[in-house]
This record gives sequence, C-alpha cells and structure tokens, in this order.
Amino acid sequence: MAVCLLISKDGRHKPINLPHGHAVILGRGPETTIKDKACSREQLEVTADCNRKCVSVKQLGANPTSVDSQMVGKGNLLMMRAGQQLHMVNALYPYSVCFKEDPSSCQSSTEKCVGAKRPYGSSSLDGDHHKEPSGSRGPRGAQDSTQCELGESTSSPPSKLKPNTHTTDKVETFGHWSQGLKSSMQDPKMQVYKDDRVVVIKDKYPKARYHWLVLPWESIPSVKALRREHCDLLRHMEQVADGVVEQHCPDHNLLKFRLGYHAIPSMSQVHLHVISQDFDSPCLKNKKHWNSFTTNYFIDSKEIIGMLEKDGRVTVKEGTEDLLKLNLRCHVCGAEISTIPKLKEHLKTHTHGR
DNA sequence: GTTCTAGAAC
DNA sequence: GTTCTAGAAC
Repeated sequence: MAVCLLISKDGRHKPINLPHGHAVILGRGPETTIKDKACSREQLEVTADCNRKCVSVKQLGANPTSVDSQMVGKGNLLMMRAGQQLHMVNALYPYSVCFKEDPSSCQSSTEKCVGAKRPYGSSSLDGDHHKEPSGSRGPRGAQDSTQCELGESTSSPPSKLKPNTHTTDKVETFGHWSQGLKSSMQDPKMQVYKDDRVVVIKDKYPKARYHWLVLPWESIPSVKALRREHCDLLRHMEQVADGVVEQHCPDHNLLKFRLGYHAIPSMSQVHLHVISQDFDSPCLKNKKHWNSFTTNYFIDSKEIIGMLEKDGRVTVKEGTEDLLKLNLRCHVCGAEISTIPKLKEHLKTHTHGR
C-alpha cells in the first residue's frame, strides 16, 4: 500500500501523513504553523485514497480554499492529484500531495520538501492515545458519502518521517493531542459498543464513576459543524448511550446520568459525554474539569438536537469560555465551595457513602 | 486533553 | 511550613 503525504511547498512544516481512508482536519494551528486568522482552525478535511492516488479536499472554513486555481467553496469537495497545488486559504499556504510506496523517497522527490525555508521540527507523540490509528476504520468509514469511493479499509501505518535533529522547533503533527479521540475510537480495545453509525468508548480520564463517549464514524469536527441533517444521528447516539448505561452500569437505577456536549471541546471529533453525576473520580482535578460538566458549558444532548431542529445549527453563547472560571459550586445543593479537595469532601455528603 | 511546577493562599 | 491553583508546556 502506498502512503500519502501532504507537503507544505513553502516549507512551513514537515510533511503530514494522510492515512488511507482517514479524514484529516487541517487549518490554523500548530500542525500547519499557520497563524493567519483568515484560516479557520478547521479549514479543510482531506482524505487520501492511496489506491486511486487521489485526495478529496473538503473546505470547512469560510474563506476560500483552492486546488490549482479552482475554488473549492465552503462545504464543497474537490479531488486533488499529485502535481496539483492546493492553497489552504486565500491563495496562500501552498501544498502538494505525494503518493509513494516508499515513504522516505517522498522527501527527495521533486516536491522540494527538502531545503525548506523553515526547518522541520520533531513531531510530538507523547502519549499512546495521541497516536493515530494504523488500520481499520469504522464499519461505514470515517469519510462521508460525498467523497471519492475508497477501496479497502486496511491501510499501512503512518510512515515514520525522519526527525530533523538540527532544530529545536516544535511542530506538532497529525499526532497532536487534540486528535487523540480519533485514534481511540478506532482502537478495538477501547470500544465498548459499535454499530454502523457510532462507536462508544470509555473516557480515558473519567470525571465520574461512569463516563463514556459516543462518537459517530462520520467525521464531524465539533458541535459547530452539526446541521439539521445530523439530528437523526444524534438521536441514535442518545439511544446508544441509554443502552450502554443500562448494560454496563449496575447502579443505573440509583445513579443519575447526563448526556451532553461541551460547548467548546478540546478534542476533535464530535463526542457525546455520558457521565454519571457522582463526579467521584481521581481524574477530576481542577476547576475547568468541574465547570465543564456542571455549568452551561455542558449542553444537554436534547438541547443540541432542539437547536438543530429549530435553527439548523448550534450557537454557543458569547462568554461561554468564561464559565470555566466560575467559582466552584455544588451541582446538587448549589453550595459554593472554595477548593477542589473541599468540593470532593462535600460531594460525599450527597452520595451517602454509596 | 494531561502534566508539571512556580508561587499564591493558607 | 503545606496545600492548591493557574498557566505553560506538551
């Protein structure tokens, strides 16, 4: 199986591996080193087909992405081949793609990714959940049906790119921590349930006794990308969540659960939190953790679906980020509590030793 | 997202 | 002195 690399033609960063059949979201951020506000954090979704030697390019951001001189258009998709030039936004930040059997040969090809203006940094793969999956997709695949038909779901592991030891620059790549869920959801060891539309995994750092994540196979970066047509999928995610609670939580009649989304998630790929309301977990450590589940930063699934039915999109109120800085307040009785350790002691008074 | 740690708060 | 938080680094 060939591998596909996305090469920054102005040498902003080292080539980004595009695993066969995996939708990869790119935009402003450490991965591309692009800081230009005209470029969305989620500007593009690219999916490589290493069999057909093509890459689908979907524009997610508002400002124009182009392939050669052809504009993609927001929500639209264009196919790109080796030799063509992609501009991330506003005819800036040129990229090309390269398919090679031997990944190392890509860097010495005519793509001029050697001798770049800016030296490539080393990638940071600092935890196992940060690594990208090496193989299977979900049953229906991680790309939507409008993209080019992809062949087998088996793909080669991401190629190892030679780290440049002559630089101390830190350029984060596809293994960036924010992509960790995409890798976890593909890992059979993490999967609690899966069907043709969704997968359920345990949260790696649960903030309560029971804490699962329900993720769609379809690539949806965050709640911002949700539209009216996703309502049915979201209702299915709720149903699956209810089933997992019933099946995997022996105390489901005693414990209260909430199903919802973070208004501003840190991790890419939309995920429904299914969390018991005991918040009894050593992984719950700070104010941000607490407030992200107990203030309006946490939006109930029903509310999200309601917004989509009414407005066709999810709007996050201004100042939502500030909710994370609010004083600690018990979600059961409303008491304000000064520190996390005291809050944890207080919570025991509500669980009555259970 | 987590980890680490300086320094604020006690 | 210890505990705890907040922000940088990853």
